[in-house]
Amino acid sequence: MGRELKIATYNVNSVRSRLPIIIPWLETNRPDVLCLQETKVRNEAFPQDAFTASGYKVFFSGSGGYNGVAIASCEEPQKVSIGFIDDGKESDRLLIAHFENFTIITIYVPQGREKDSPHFTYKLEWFTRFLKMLEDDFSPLEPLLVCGDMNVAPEAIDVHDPLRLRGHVCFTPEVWEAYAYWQDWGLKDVFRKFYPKVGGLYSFFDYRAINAVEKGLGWRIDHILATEPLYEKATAVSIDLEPRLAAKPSDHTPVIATFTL
DNA sequence: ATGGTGGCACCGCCA
Repeated sequence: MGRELKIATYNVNSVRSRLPIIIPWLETNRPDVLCLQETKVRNEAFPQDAFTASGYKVFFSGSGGYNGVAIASCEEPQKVSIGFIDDGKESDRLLIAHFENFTIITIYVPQGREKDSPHFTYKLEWFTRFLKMLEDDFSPLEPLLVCGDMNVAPEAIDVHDPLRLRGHVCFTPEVWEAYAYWQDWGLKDVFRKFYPKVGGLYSFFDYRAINAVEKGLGWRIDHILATEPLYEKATAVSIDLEPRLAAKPSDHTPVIATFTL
């Protein structure tokens, strides 16, 4: 048996507001790497000290207000890249950390807002651009993880009401198709290795709905994807509802995967 | 119920 690697992804909806939840969670769960999305803070104001005090290095890219991503890790990465490698754009939605035995990319895919809006077109283009980056800069044969809020529920069992929600920007054929190209390239959903054909397990519950968790009004849109060399080494996956049930919730909650390297 | 509310940066936008 090699060493265990624990990876988590969590859309926090403001890293500063969520610190009282994030830091105790980090200290209890001690993932090797935690990917954060929607940090909603510009780099100069990122609460770095809270992470270093817990024994984590933290790297972040955000311009404040919206979006923003971060990677906290026990080990120092060999290299960190911000944004799409080709032009550095979208720097508040994409962050790459290279470690000795693997590379991890955290992403916050555009939500899309409405099907007939430019935001939805932009979302589809984002999927294509990410695929191009995978093709240009990575190999499905290398150990790669892609973690984050992908704003896509891939299957009917990933939403609480597939009939009503069909056509939503996170649950619609155009997005499924764009996402399928990532799978075709070689990214596999670690969650489905352990829960094939299992529904009712979600990573997002709109906090505007009362008692959404208790009523099961969720979506599974936060994913940990792995190329084959890491997918085959995955040993467990879970969704931790505790942060979502805390008094001041984000609407997302952490997804955790473990690997034996 | 096709709404709601929280977060940030301003007096609306985004989810």
